Amino acid sequence: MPSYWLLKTEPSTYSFDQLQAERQTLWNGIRNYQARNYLRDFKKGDFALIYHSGKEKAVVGIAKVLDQAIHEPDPDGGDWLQVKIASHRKFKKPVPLQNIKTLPELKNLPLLKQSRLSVMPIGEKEFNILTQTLGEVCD
DNA sequence: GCCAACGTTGGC
DNA sequence: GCCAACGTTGGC
Repeated sequence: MPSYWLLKTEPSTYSFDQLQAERQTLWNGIRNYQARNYLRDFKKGDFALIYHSGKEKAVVGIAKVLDQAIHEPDPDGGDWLQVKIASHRKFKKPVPLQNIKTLPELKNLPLLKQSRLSVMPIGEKEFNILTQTLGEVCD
C-alpha cells in the first residue's frame, strides 16, 4: 500500500515544470525537524502531491517516490534527509488553495493548519478528493 | 506591506 | 529551563 504525501515548494525556487523537464530529482534542502521526520517514512511507490506556494497557491502535479529517503550531506553537520522523486502526472488545471479550503473533508489537511510545514502526510481519501474530485490529471 | 504561526538563538 | 528578540514562511 502506497502512502500519500504533499510536498510544498516555492516555484521560483523549484517548480513542478522543472521536475517534469528533468524527469526526476533529489528533493532536498528541507531544514525542519517535523518535515524531516516525515521523510523517514517515505518509501518506494508512494505518491506526493506537489504544491506551489507564494503567488500560485495551488496543487499542480503528482510525483512518485522512487526510493527511501537518504542522508543529505550538510556542511553545518546537520542530520537531514533528501528523497528521489519522479514526475508522475500533471493536473489539467492547478487545484487552488481557495478551492481546497471549501471542502469540509479537507479541513484537517496540515496544509491548511500548519502553513509552514513543507512535507506532510495526507490520507488516501484526501488524495483521491484532490486528484479526482477537485482536480483532474493528465493522461 | 502586514501579520500569524512557528522555529531559533542567546541571555539569564 | 525560561523567555524575549529575532528570523522565516506563507497567506492575505
